[in-house]
Amino acid sequence: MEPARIAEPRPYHHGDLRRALVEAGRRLLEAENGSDISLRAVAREAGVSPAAPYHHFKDKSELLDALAMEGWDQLADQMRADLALTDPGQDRLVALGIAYVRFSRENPAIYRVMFDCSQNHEAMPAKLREEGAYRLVCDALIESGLDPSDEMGLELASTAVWCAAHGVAEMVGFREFSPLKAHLGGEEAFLRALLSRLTLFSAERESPAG
Amino acid sequence: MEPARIAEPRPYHHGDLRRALVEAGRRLLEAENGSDISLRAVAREAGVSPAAPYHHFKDKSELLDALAMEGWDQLADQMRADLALTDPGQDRLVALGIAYVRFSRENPAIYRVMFDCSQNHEAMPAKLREEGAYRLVCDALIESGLDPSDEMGLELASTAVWCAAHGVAEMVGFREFSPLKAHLGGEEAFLRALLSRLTLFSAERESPAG
DNA sequence: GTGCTTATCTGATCGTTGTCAAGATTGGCT
DNA sequence: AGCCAATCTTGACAACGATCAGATAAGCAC
Repeated sequence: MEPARIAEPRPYHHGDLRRALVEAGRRLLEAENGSDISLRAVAREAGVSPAAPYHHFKDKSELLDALAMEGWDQLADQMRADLALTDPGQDRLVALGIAYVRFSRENPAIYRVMFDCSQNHEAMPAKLREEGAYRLVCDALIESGLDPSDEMGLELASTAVWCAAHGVAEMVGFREFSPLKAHLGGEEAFLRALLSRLTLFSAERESPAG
Repeated sequence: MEPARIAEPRPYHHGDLRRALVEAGRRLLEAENGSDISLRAVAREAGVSPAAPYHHFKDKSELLDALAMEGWDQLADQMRADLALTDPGQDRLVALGIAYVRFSRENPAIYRVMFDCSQNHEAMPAKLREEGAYRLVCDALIESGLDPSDEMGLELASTAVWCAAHGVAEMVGFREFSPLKAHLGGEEAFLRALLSRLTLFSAERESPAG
């Protein structure tokens, strides 16, 4: 009920409103559960008039795009960090999947923004493809034995892995699987069982449909 | 710009407005691409005032629930039909997956409503579980060699399959995979390759994490 | 410093949405 | 016939995304 958070009376010109809006958006996304963030609420949170964001973003969806980009960065960071903690013997692909799903569970709202955003733009952001989570998956696939020169094989495998991770993220994020989880020994084991079942790739497997 | 579709001037009391609203909603979902159907638009399409739906549905989301239920029925029907056309030698699990993904591509808006709806209600609708698509998947898993008495194994496997199908549905529904599709010989082969990679279940496989 | 240009922010406004309360209309029961 | 409860309409409210004219300030020429 308080009028947002305008502690110090800003000067008329906000130093870097674009940045402030993105941060306000992130704050709201973390607070809300529904991910249906309102542009006006973001402006309010940043202590600025409802029309101000339109000088930094063409659209509401452009603000969401910016938030999504931050999300992809954060996801890649977390995946890298989790990968660094993985024992050499363990399946690195599964570790990546777990990190992915965990991110989606801990940041459900921003995850949905990320995915919805990538639905609007038909192509995957180049950055994501070259140095983001996608690249990590490809590397792990090569490490697990896939032929690095077989572009199509890699593309198919990475797509499959990504589909699996996204499917698990969306299905597990909300559904009740209590008995199954208990039987497997908890959340982590549940995810591990799911993901290892879904990422059984053998390099010598033929890919074209038969 | 025409005032909806009120061909014959309805009597004040609409015979079965609830049914009419659901059908209007379906019509709009098929026409729109975004699935962000508006309750007012549904009422308009049904030729009725914006507040009329509130006598049949508590909420907008309750109308969407009804639409989702219809969607689940339609999906199960299509999966059954596709299964009937599958050769005995072919992988029935993959056939089900293809039917699932195809449904999501041909009815993207209603598919999203179905999934969003099931996100709100934590539990899977009992009907879906007992006689719907979920049951078909379980049957196919048993047919492919899973132990029918191993409830947890079945639950895990069916969950994995569902995750895979949903992941493929959402990833493939919009993204550009042209070179990969061309290399594999078209859309159907692409889906088949993806799904058969993701549904490699062997009955003798241990399920707990290790 | 003064004056001009340009980027930024405000305020008001439009059309739309979900939702509700109050009143009109009607089918069914007595 | 007369009433009741269900149904539909009207009118309203707050909140939303978006746009526009105008206020404000920063940067730069001189």
